[in-house]
Amino acid sequence: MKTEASLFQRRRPLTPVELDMIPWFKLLSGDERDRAVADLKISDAQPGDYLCRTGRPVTYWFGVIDGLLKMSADNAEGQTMTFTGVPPGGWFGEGTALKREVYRYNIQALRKSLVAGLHVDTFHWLLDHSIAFNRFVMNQLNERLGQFIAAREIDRMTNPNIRVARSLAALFNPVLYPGLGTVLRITQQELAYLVGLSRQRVNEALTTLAAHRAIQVEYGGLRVTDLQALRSGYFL
DNA sequence: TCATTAAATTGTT
DNA sequence: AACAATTTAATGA
Repeated sequence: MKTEASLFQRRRPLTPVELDMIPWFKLLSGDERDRAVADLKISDAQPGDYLCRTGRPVTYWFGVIDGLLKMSADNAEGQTMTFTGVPPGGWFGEGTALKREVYRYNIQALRKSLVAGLHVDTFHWLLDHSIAFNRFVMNQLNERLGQFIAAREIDRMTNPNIRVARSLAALFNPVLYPGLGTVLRITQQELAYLVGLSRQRVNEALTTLAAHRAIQVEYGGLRVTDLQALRSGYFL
């Protein structure tokens, strides 16, 4: 199994299309971009691969170019709690990278994904040189805090329909995942892993949500038509 | 480019 | 957990 240490041994330059998937890149000035591009590494992650584990030291700030990751932590009772999924355009680990601490959660690939990494040193260099980058990271931290709180609520909910709805709404957070439009490529199996329900139950929930015109289910993905309804879930 | 086949995903029991 | 139906991806002419 791949771990963080081996993840970026094979590096290659990012294509312009891939750079386009990095929301903070366009905020940088010319020389800052050069520095970022020089350090950015990219790698494939297979389903089940861990990008980082609780307790490991931080060496990279991670971002998803393509694919889907799961962020989770093991609580005291030994049970796994899923915080959120990380769709393309999502970056994470800034909290721990800032303090140069160890990871407080696990990040696992739900499907074959393309992951980018920025070394912590470069991360700090950007913080020291770019106001826009600072603003981005600050926003990121703030939104993530909101997500963690929301994740606790979601975890306590018993109604599966609402769990699925809220989890989906979290995935469509426009601040954390700006690259994401109205369509999300996620199979019902992947969503099931994410929310911790059976695929059947997720399928049923999606059908219900679709009946209320909050989403449209498509083959291998879905389209959000009413994000507000998903968040509130008043109709369930 | 099209037709055929394999693989993945969905909907249902 | 298992099934059939459907959709997509891959293959090769």
